[in-house]
Amino acid sequence: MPRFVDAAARRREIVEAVKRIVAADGLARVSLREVAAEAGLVVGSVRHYFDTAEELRVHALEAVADDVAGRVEAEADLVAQLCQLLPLDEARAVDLCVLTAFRLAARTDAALLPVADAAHARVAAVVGRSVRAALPDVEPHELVAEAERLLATVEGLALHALVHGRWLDADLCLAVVVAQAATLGRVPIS
Amino acid sequence: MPRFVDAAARRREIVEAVKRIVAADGLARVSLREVAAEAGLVVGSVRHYFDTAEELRVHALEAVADDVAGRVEAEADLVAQLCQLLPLDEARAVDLCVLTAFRLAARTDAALLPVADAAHARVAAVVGRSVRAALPDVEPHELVAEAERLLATVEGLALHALVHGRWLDADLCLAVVVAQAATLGRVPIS
DNA sequence: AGCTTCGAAGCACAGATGTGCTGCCACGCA
DNA sequence: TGCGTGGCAGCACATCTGTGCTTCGAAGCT
Repeated sequence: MPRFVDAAARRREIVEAVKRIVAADGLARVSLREVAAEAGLVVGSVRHYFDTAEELRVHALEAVADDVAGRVEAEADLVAQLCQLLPLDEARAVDLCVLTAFRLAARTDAALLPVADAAHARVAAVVGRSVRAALPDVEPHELVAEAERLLATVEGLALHALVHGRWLDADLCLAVVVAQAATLGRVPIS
Repeated sequence: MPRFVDAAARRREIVEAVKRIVAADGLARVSLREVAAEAGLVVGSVRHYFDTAEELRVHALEAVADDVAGRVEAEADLVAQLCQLLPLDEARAVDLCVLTAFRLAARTDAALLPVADAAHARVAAVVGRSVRAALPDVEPHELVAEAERLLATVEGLALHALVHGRWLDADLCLAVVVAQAATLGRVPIS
């Protein structure tokens, strides 16, 4: 091997550039040229690590999804897990905003969909385990509904905070999540 | 006036073409040429009604947002209002999917943002009134949190149903919304 | 009939994008 | 010392996009 270069680190740098672009200007601006410029490289160099533009997008989604899912899995408390899905600080805001953009794109992009589904499954599994621990005797059907009720609330909150951020500060986010978690098992599922 | 043409109807047809494209292939495919082809017209004709591409996008968002907000405002019952924000049938699925795509795009598109904000405000006002009716004596701060708790849940549900549709059928959506509505006022807001 | 006016259609051009391909250059082994 | 291989840079081309501008056609009023 000739010159020694940490390829994995380079790929991470490029993914970081993608994240900055999505956070600032949206997925539409993620082109090879924009990404290369943001990463301080040229198109040819980016393509040396990601053969096609689609490969770059898929890898970027995998990277953020893994970051977010990892943070959720690292928490033991249910509320703490859910808080990892809220844009309560700058890092989470960027990751969640990128993840949300990619997830919506996955609806119409066959290459992105399995990655988005897998990430969602990881998070849902963690939340499902916490709900099971909180409600040991609940039926499976009700467990799914209760987990979905929590997850949907948190992701709806995140969406609101990202799009209409001025009307939804971190305190309100937290209050809503705590209140929502307190309703666990308080209501029968039809 | 020479030839008689219903300009408003033509604009509606073009917006319908935009909706079909967004629902099928995402916002990225909404270009003048694609929209014209989908509407059975040519670029020049579409531009006769919408001078620029941005104007077309803004008007399409206005139209969908107005449809959805109108449907919510037409319902008297809180649960019925919330159900208008779920993709429980094909028409609502298309509208909500288009609306969600535009709302996320509004985060980084200054022309779209005020329209998205206004639509959100209309829906939030309706839900807020219903929450006020259900909890007449609650404090304003708690009312906002409770309304947001409901709205976030419903929009999170809608997002899940749109992206990961196979894991979330209409019955589960409905069950979650009913259960969520039943938690209104059952928990103190910190 | 003739003219005006609007709806529709179609160029043409500049800019951006993905991708195939070639050139360059430094390093480390022979 | 020579040289080949991996990392990097860039060109070239076809495609797609938005938009300015022109052209055509048909209807209705005078």
